[in-house]
Amino acid sequence: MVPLRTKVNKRELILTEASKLFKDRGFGGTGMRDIAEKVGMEAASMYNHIKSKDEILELICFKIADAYTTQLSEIANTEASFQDKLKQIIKVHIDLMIHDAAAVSVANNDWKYLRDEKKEEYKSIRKSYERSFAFVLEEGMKSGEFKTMNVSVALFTILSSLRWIELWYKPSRDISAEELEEELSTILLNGINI
Amino acid sequence: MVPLRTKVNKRELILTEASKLFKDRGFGGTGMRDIAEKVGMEAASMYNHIKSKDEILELICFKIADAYTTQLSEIANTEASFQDKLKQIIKVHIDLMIHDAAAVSVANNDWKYLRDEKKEEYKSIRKSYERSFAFVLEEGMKSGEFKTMNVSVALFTILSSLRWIELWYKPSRDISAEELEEELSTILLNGINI
DNA sequence: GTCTATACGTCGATAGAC
DNA sequence: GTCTATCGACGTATAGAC
Repeated sequence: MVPLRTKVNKRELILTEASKLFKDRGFGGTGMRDIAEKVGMEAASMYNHIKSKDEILELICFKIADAYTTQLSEIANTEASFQDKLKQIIKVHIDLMIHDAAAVSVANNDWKYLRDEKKEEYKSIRKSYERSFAFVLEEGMKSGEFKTMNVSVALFTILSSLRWIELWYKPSRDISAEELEEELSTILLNGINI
Repeated sequence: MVPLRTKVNKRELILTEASKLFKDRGFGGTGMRDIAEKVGMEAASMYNHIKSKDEILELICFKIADAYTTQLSEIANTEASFQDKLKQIIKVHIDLMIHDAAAVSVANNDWKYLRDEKKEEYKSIRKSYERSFAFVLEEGMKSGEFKTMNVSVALFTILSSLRWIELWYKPSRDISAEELEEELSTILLNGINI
């Protein structure tokens, strides 16, 4: 007898369906009744599994934020070359986006709907992620692997260029995650010029 | 006596303030009363200048979409090299973003709140813009100026990498539009590797 | 744990005086 | 053209029967 199991699954089902709806219609454009319909229960019943609509958004955003920060710190602590570290970071972004596209999209676009307190926490986690990423770029420049340039410009260009996948990638695309990583690494490391 | 003049100005003031609010809090997170407060009138009074909240969003989104498509078609019709065309497109994106940051941000993020009919129209304009841009990349590859690669990947990587400026740029940043263009062109054309 | 019924606030938008 | 007052719809969330 595993009574808790059912509760966990319903809860995750709510988060999954909410992620998809938030991605398509935005947090403000999605109602509790919309989510409930997808889950297969009445809106009121969902409150047995989650505390509020705000909590749903928080769980989605921080799950993704944690995934990124955990994996980045693992990469940063290896002995690989900076170029390899960058390639691995690119791979993490692509894999997370392909594996959990809806949630990543929500974290990237709807975090501004977080309650003030949680919004500040989210921004702080993101800033810390950016600092760690910037450190890899900075050290890579010092070591001579990367061109010396404005670190912020390089950082945000890379971060931003990785975000389009969330809008574009579908399993039906005739390109694999590996090919995507390969092409993106080439563009960012060597540019599109011959 | 220029009675229409006043009306036009109030209308544009509403659009300006709405752009800023939509950018910060999202379309769904912004109320007519919020906009009215910034404009300096009651919510009801705004309906003398605009038809509805939806119309505000439409005017913002299509103003930006038109600006992009107009300028792209001018660039595409010149005789410059493909590398120069790409540099000019990058410049257009940066200039528009710096000149009209809030509206660009709204067009990029809140277009999904457009009414269905307008949303389809917006998506169609954007798709046509992407096709023209892709054509420049494709011809540049054929001519040997650019590496031969997946055109969609190159296109969206470039488009997406230009979007972070909307989140980051402030007039107080100690980097000029020209430097930004220079650095971004370098990264996208030649990569960050030495 | 799920339902029906509903409380209660906020939303966009309108009516009508001035 | 701006205001006050208010409508009606819809939002999240709760109460209480089963």
